[in-house]
Amino acid sequence: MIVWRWKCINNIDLEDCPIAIAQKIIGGKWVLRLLYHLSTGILRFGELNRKMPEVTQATLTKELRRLEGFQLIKRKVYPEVPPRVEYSLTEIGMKLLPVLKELEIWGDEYKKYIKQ
Amino acid sequence: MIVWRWKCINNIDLEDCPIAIAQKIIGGKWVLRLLYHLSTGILRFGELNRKMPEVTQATLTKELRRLEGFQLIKRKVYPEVPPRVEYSLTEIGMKLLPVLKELEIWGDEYKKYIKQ
DNA sequence: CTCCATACTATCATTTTAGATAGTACCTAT
DNA sequence: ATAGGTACTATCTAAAATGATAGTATGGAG
Repeated sequence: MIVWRWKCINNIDLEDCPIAIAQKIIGGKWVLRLLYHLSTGILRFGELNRKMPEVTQATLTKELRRLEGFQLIKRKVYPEVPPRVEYSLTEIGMKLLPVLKELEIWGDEYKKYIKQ
Repeated sequence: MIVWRWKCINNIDLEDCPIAIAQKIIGGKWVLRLLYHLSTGILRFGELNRKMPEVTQATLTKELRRLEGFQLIKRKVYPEVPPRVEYSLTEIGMKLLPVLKELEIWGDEYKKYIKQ
């Protein structure tokens, strides 16, 4: 049996706890899907929106700005008309992709487990 | 550069998408912390609550039941007085721990990245 | 009889998150 | 002059999540 050793079990300083940080960032309803769409490359706002039609423009904008604030996402504005804005992952954002991949694998296992 | 291949990018069937499933389950505000407290072993309700004093009893109960519903958590009731209820991870719940570990590592990297 | 411990449940209030809808700015093409 | 395309912003509303608080059940100890 594996004994798990964590950085901050029983630690009160949640600001500093890496797991609490991760939860705060990836807890949002759309984050994981946003990340995985962006994992395939740069996308414009409209493209993203079309890939996730259940999100409203307003919500998508807010979520993108939030993740930009956390520096997981880069936002590049082209001063053109009609406007063009491209979104992509930052370096630290990309480092979440392996975790996302594992989550996907787990999700798949979970599905099988539940179905029997 | 790694090309990421996912099960359901551009797939509309979100019910079936492992990432959408994962997001739904671990999206809750307390999930990750709950899991990692339980990763160290069986805990009683009160013990858990003492480890996470910012959660109210009501919320903790609801969250535990939700995760029990998803079968990540086992709930064992002892017919004693005063009551005793023990919580632990199920098999499929434990399979999330490696992912949690990676998230922790990422969180740590993130902290460093942000600080400079 | 009263109090204690434990793990709740029930209500109501508040906060957070997301959705619906409409409007804006700007240059280009017709 | 007008319409079109894009990425917004601004309000308002609705829904979901969480918090605060009080109450319940039970049997044993004193």
